[in-house]
Amino acid sequence: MTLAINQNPKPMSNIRDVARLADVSVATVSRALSNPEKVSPGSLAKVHAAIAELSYKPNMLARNFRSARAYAVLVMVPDIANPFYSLFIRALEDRAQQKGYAVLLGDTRGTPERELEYIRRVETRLADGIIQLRPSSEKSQNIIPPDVPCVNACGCEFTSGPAIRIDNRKAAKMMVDYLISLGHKRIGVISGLRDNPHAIDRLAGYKDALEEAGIPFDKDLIAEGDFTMWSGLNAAFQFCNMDVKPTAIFSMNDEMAIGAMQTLKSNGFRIPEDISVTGFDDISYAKYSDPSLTTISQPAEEMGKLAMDMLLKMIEGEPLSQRECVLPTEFIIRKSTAPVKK
Amino acid sequence: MTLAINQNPKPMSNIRDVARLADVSVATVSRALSNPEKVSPGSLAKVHAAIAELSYKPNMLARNFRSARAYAVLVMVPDIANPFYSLFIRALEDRAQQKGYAVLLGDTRGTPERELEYIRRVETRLADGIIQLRPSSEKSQNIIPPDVPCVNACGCEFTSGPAIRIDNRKAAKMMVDYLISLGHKRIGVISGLRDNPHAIDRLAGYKDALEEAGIPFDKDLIAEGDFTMWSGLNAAFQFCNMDVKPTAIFSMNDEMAIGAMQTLKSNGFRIPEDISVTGFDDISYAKYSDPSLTTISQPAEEMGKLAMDMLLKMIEGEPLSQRECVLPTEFIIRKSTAPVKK
DNA sequence: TTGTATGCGTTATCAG
DNA sequence: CTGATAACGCATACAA
Repeated sequence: MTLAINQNPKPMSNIRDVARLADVSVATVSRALSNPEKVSPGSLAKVHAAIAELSYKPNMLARNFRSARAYAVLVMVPDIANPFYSLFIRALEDRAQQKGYAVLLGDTRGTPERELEYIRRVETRLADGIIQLRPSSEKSQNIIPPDVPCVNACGCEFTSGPAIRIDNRKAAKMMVDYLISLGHKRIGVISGLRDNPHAIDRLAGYKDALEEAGIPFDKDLIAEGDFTMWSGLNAAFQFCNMDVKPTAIFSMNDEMAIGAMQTLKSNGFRIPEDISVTGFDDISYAKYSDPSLTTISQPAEEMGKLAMDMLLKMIEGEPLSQRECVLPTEFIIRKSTAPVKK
Repeated sequence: MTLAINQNPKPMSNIRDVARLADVSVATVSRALSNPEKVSPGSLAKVHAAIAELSYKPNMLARNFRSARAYAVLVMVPDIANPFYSLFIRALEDRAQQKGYAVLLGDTRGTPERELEYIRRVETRLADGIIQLRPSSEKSQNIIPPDVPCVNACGCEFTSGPAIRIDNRKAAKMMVDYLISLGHKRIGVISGLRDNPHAIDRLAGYKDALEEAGIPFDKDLIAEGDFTMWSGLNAAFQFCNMDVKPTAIFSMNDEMAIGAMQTLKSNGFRIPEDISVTGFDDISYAKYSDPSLTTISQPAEEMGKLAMDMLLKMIEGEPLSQRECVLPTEFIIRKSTAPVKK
C-alpha cells in the first residue's frame, strides 16, 4: 500500500466521460447544457447525475474556440485609479457578468500605443468588442478598426460611432448659469487639456452661458489642467495672482476643484464667502471635501449599463434601436458656492 | 461593375492560408511565430511577407484551447470603486500585460456568492489563476479550491496560502506610538468591521502600543465602521458625545478618517488643535483633505507587481522562493496631527 | 428526441 | 530545418 500524496490529482473529465457514464451521446450532453429544453427529462437527469458524479466542469476554452466567441468584452480606460472611471467600470462589469460575458481590463495610461496593444486583443479574438471610456473626437476615434464592435461609454458631441453620453455642453452651461444667477460675472475656468473632448464641450457651455448673460469672454480666465488634483492645485495659483480676481471658479471636474480649493484656502481665500468653486462628476469625495462641492452628477451606473447592453447587441448581431443615447445629469448644490460679495 | 459596399468584408485568413501563400507548411508558420529561432531566415521572410499580405491575425482562442491555457488572470476585488484597490489593480494589470496575460475583473461586491461565480471561471479554464484582494483569514480563505493557483495581494497575519502583505500590526503600532509621543493618552479608534482581518491586525497594533506605554485599554474608545467615508462620519459622533473626549483618533483607513473629520469639524472641533486624526493607506485624497492627513502609505505598486509575479510563477509551475512576502510601509506626517493641548 | 460524424485553428510529435 | 498529421473538447448539421 503506497501513500497517496495527491488524492485524485485531477479527474479532468471531459464531455465524453460524461456521455459514457450517462449512457448517452456527447451531442446529448452538449445539448443538455446549452439547450436543455431540447432534451428528454430522462436523459437530462442521467446527464446531470453523471456531471455531479464526475464533478465535470465544461472547458470554456473549447466552447469559446468552437463557437468563435470569447464571451469577453474589453474595457479600455485611461486610468483605472481615477474614481470617475471606477464607477463606470463597476457598472459595466456588473452588467457583463449578468449577461455571461467577462470583462477584460485595459488600462491605457492614456497612450495610443497601449490602446493598440489592447485593440489587438479583439483582433486576435480574445475579446468580442470594446467599451471605450476615453472621450474621443473624430480624429482619435478611428484608431479602432471599423470592423470591431465598440461603444463609447462617456462620449462627447463629436464622438463618432455608437455612444452613451451626457450633454456636457448643456450641463456646463447650467452650472455657469447658476453662478451668474448668484451675481458672479468674473468666472474663472479650470479646464482639462485644451484638446480633450470633454474640455471642449464644457468650455462651449461656459461660453454659451456668458454670451447669454452678455458677459464678454476673457481668455485670461481660462487655466489649463489635466483633470488631476495636482493640476487643479497649480492652476488655481493663476487666479490668486491676478489683479482683478475672479469671484467664482468653474472647474471641469471635481478633482481639480478639490486641488484648487487647497490652493485658494492656503492663500487666504474663504470658500464660498470670498470665492465660489464648482466641480463636475460628483465623485464620492465631492460630498466630503471642505467645503462640500457644488457639482454635476453623471448617471454613471445607468450609462455603464446602457453602454454594455448596446455593445452586446452589436456583438450578437441584433439591430440597434439608436446609435447614440444622451442621458440627463443632476445638478447638485452644496456648500462651495454662494452669492457674490457686495 | 457592381458597387462594393463592403470592401473586403473579412478575409479571416488562418494559418493554412499563410502557409499556402508562403509556400511552406503550417508547422513552419506556427514555429515562425512562436520559435522564430528554429526556422531558416529564408522561410521566416516568406512567412512574414505572407502574414503582412493577408494581414493575418492568429486566432488566440485556438491557441489557448490547444495549449490549455487562458493566459488570463482573475482579479477578485471587493469593490473596484474603492481607491485603495484601484491602485493595486492598476499595478496588477500593468504587470500582467507585460507578461502576456490578460486581467479578468471580478468585482465581488463583498459577497461570497459572487466570489463563487468568479472562482468558477478558473474551474472552467477561462482564467489560469486568481489574485485575491479581499483580506482573508483561515476560515474565509478556503472558499477557493486548493488546486486553483491563488495569491492574496493584500493579506494579513492570518492569511493562509501565498500572499503579499504589509505588517499591519506593526504599522498600526507605529502610528499609535507616534500619537502617544505627542502626548495623547486617550486615543479613539475607528475600526473596520470587527471580523475584518485588517481591522483585527491593526487593532492588535493599537493595543500593543497602549500596553507598551502603560495606557489601559478602554473598549468604549473603539467605534466600528466599515471602511467607507460614510461610516467614518457616523462613527465620529460616538466621540463627540463622550464625557471625556479622546484627544486623538486612529482611523483604520483614510476614507473613514476623512468622513470623521467632517463630523468633528462641524461639531466645533479644530483639527489638529483640539483633536488629532490619523488615517491608513495614503489614498490620493489624503494629501488634499483639510487638514491633510497623517497616514501610513502602503507600497501598492510594488505589492501588485510582486503578487502578479508570484501567481504567474505558480501558474507556470516554477518553484516559489517564498510563499509570503512582507513589505515595508511608509509613515507620512501631515497636518492632521499635533501635540496634545495642555 | 437522439446519435454519428465532421471540423473549428492551432501546436506538437515524429519522421524525413 | 521542414512537412505531414494527430490530437485538443466541444457544437452542430444531418441522418435516423
